Amino acid sequence: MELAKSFEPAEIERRWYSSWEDRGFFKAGFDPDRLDAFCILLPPPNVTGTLHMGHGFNQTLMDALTRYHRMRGANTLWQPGTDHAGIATQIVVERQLEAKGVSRHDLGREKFLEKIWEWKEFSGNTITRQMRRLGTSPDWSRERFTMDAGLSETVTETFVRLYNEGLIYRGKRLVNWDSALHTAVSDLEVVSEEEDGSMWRIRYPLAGDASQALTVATTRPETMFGDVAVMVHPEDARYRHLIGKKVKLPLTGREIPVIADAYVDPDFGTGCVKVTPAHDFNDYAVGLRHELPFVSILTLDARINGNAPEKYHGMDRFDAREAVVADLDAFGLLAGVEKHRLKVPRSDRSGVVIEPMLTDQWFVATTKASPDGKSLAEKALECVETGEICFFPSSWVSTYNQWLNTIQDWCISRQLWWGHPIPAWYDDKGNIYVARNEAEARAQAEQAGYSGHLVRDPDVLDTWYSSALWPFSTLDWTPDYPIRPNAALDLYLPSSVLVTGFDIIFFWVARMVMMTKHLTGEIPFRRVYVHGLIRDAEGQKMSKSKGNVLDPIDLIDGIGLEDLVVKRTSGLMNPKQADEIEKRTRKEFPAGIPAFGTDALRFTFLSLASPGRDIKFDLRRCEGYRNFCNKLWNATRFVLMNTAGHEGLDVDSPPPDANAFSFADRWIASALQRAAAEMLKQFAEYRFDLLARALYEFVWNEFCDWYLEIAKVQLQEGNPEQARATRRNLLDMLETSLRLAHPLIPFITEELWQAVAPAAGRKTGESVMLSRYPEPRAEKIDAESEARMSRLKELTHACRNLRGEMNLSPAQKVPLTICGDDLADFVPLLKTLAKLSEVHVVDTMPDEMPVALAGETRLMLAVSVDVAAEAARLGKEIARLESEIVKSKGKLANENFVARAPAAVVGQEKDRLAMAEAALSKLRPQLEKLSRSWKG
RNA sequence: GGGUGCUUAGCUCAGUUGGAAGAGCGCUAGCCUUACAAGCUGGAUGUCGGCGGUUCGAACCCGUCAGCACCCACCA
Repeated sequence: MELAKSFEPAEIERRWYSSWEDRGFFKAGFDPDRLDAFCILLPPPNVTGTLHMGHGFNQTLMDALTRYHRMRGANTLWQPGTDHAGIATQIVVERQLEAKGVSRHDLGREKFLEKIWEWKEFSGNTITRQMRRLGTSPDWSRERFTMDAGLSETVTETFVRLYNEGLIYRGKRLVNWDSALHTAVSDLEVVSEEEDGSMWRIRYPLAGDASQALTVATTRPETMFGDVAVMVHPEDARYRHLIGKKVKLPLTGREIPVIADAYVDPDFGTGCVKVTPAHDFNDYAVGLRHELPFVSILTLDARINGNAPEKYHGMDRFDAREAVVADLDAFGLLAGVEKHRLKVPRSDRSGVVIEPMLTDQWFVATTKASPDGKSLAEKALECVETGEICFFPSSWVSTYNQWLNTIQDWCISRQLWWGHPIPAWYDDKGNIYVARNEAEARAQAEQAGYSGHLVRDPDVLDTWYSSALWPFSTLDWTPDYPIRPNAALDLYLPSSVLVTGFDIIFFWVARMVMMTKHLTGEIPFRRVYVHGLIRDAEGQKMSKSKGNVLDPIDLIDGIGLEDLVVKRTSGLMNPKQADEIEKRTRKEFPAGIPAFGTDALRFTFLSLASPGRDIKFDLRRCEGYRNFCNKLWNATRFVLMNTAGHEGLDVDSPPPDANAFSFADRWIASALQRAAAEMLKQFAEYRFDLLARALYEFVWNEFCDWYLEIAKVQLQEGNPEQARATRRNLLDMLETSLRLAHPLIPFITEELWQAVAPAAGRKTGESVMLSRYPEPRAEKIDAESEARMSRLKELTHACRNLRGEMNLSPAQKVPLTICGDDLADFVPLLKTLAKLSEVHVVDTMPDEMPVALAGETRLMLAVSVDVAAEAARLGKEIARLESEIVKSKGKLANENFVARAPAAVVGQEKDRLAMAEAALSKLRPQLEKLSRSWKG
C-alpha cells in the first residue's frame, strides 16, 4: 500500500466513516462477559438546527471518551438523538410562513403542525449528517427524537404521576409573558440587560385633601391603572402619618390605600412605591402579604385592557406609557422625570420585553415534599452532596447548589402548538382531569358524576420537560420496568458521564437530576464534565449578528473568502451590519480558510479543553495540529518504506535476539509506555488538553525527532539481526501509537493502521476501532536506557549547540574529539545526529578549540576558530556558572535551609554546586589557554 | 447585592500534594540532510497583575487591592 506524499484528509474521511457505520461498529454493546459499561448521552441538538463550534467541541470530547472506552473493552453506548425545541422550531416555521404572508392562525393548529413535521423531515438530518463529518460514533440505530411515540408516552406518563403525587399543579400565577410569542416562559428563558430608561415621579393626591399628595417613583407609569396601593416604609417619618389613609389614583379617580411594608427602601426614589400586583413580581408578593386585589390591565398582546379608562383601551403598552405621562403632565401631577439605568427583562427567544402576567399555568413544584418526604430539589442536592454525582471541575457544585437552594417552581406550560400536549382535560365547570388519554379522563369524569363534553388543555409542555427525562426515556423506559425487562436500562442507567457546557446546567443538568432521581430512583449520570464556551479569536461570543461565526465544517473542508463572506452576511436580522461584517471577514481571512480536516479540528478542540476556561478559538492552533497529522503520516511512510519487503517482522515470527535491541530501542519502548500511562491517567481525569499534549510530545519530540533518526543509523550500520530488531521495533511503536491516538484522531489513525497493522503481523481487514487500547506495561519502563538516552541527547545538543554558535553550515561535516568513558555506543549515533565526519574518543583533551561541556564530558569540534568569538562564548558560560555557584553556596550556607528542607532537596543543591564547580574548573583553564594562544 | 473564574514569553495557554519557569504559534539565524519546507537545526524573549503575610524556600498557600470575564438575584 502506497501512501501519498502528504496527508490529504478529505478522501480518507469520506471512505472510513460509512465503512465503520455500515459494519455496525458504533452499536451499543450488550455483551454480558464485559465488565464495564460506558454510556454517554448526547445533549440532543435542535432537530432543525445546524452544527456550530460548540457542538463540534462537545461532541469531539464525547467521541474521544466513547472510542477510548470501547477500545478498552467496555460495553459502550453513546446515545444520540434530537430535540423538538418547541419555541425555536415553531418560530422558524412561522417565519417561513410569514414570508408567504400566512400566519399559523390562518392555517389552524393541525395544518400548522403538519408544516412543522414537514420541516423536521426536510432539515432534521442536517445536524446528524454534520455530526458524522466529525467522525462521531454514537449508536445511530438507537437514535431518538423527543417527540417519538415512545418518548412522548413517557412524557405523558411522568406528567400524570407527578400530578397524582401533587408535584405538578395548575394555578393562576404571575408568570413571565412573552407578548410577541404569546406564551409564558420560564425564569431561565428571561435575560435581563441594563438599558437606558426614565424614572418618573408622579403625585398621587390624598383622598379628601387634594392639597396633599404622595409622590411615587416609577419606571413603568403605564401600569398605574393596575395600582391597588401605595406603600411606604413603616419607619419612614415622612410618611408614617399617612399609613392607612387613601390616595386618589390619577387619571382614574379610584381610591387606593397607603400601606406600610419593610420591603420599601426609604432612600431609593421618593420612598413611596406604587403597588401593581398583577404586573410586577415584587408587588405580587406584596399583594399576597397584604391581601390586595390583583388588577390586570394588559391583554395578552400587551395592550391596555378594559380595566383602564376607555381612552387608553387597545393602546400598546409603550404608546400608553407616553400617553399617560403626557396626561399626567397636563393635569399637573407629574413631579419630574430623570434618566435612569434599569435592568430590562427580555425574552430570550423573541427579544421583546417580558411582561409579568397573571395567567393559568402548569408548574412543577420543585420544593414541595414528594410522597417520600423529600422535594425534587432536595433530592437533586443530595445526589451531589453524597458524591453519587461528581462535577468536573468540582467548582460547579456551588453553582448547582446555589440554584437549587433558591429554585422557584418551574412553569412548564407553553401557549404554543409545537410540543408535547398537556394531558389534562376540563369539564364545563373547569374541573381538571389529568390522564394518560381521553378515555381515561372520561372515566375519571364519569366517576366524578360528569358525563358531558371534555376539552383538552390547549397548551404544550416546555421543551426542557422532555429533555429532563432524556436519561431514561431514550433507553425506552416503561412504567412497568423492571418487571418488564430492559437490557439497555439495566446496563446504561445511570450513564457514565454527561459532557456539557455550563450554560445548560440549570436548564438541563439540574432538571435531569431532579426528574430522573425522583421518577426512576436512579441518578441520571455519575459524572458531569463541564466545559467552556467556544469564542472567537478575540474572545467574543460567536453570533450571527456579530458575523464572527465559524462553521466546523468549513474548518474541515476549507472555504474560499467569497463564499465565507456570503455565508456570514446573508440572512442577517439587521442587514445594515453586512458591510462591517464583510470588512472584518476580509481582513481576518484574506485567503479564506484552508481545509484542515476533521482530525486536525478534533485535535485542536481536545488540546484547548483546559478545565474551567472558555476557549478562544485560534485557527493557527488548528494549522499546527494539521501539521501534526502530517508528521504522523510521514513517520508512517518512513516506517513502511524501511520495512516493506523484509521478512520476520510480524509478531508471529520468532522474536529477534534480545541483545539485538539497542538502548535506544528500549528507550523508545519505555517512553511509549510512559505516554500510554499518561493518556490513561488524563482520560480518567478528563484532561483532554494534557492527553493531547502527551500524545503530541511522544509522537513528534521522541518518536520522530529522535527514534526515527537513530533507527536510520541502526538500519544502515547494524548487523542483519539488529536491523530486524529495529524494524520490528519501528512497527511496534508506530502500531501502538496509532491505537493510542485513535480516539482523538480517528480517520488518519484508521487509514495508517490499515497499512501498519498487517506489516506488524496483525490481522488485516479489521479496524483499529476493534483493536485494544494500549494498556501501559510497567515492565517496559527501562530507567537505564532512559538515562543513556538522555546522555546521548545531552551530547548531541552540546555538539549542535557548538555548531550553531560557530555558524557551521549543516552541510559541513566536522570531526569531533570527545573525552570520557563509556561512549562507544554513542559514536555512530552521534555522527549522524550531529553531522560529524568522525569521532575520536580520547583520554586527554588536546589543547585545541573549541570545547563544550555536556555534563562533565568535554567535546571538541576540530575546526578553526574565531578566537575572539570563542573567548566571548566561554566567558559568558563561565559567568553563568559563577552566578550559579554563588546562588547555591548562599543557599547551603543558610542553616535554616540545611536543617529544615528535605534531605533530597539539600542533596540536589549540593549536586548542583558540585556540577557547576567541576564545569568551571574545566572551562577556566580553557579560557586561559585560549587567551594565551590569542596573545601568542 | 450574592457568587464564580481569570491575570504566567509578542499571541493563545499548560504548570496536579510549595523545591531554580514550560509548550504551540510568532520572531530570528542557517539549511531542499532521499519520512515530512505542513519540514530540520540553532537562538532570543518572563520582577508568573500590585502590595503584604506564612515558610529555610511561593507562580502555587493566606490576606488585600486592581483589572477582565461570567453567573444568580434585583430597587420601584
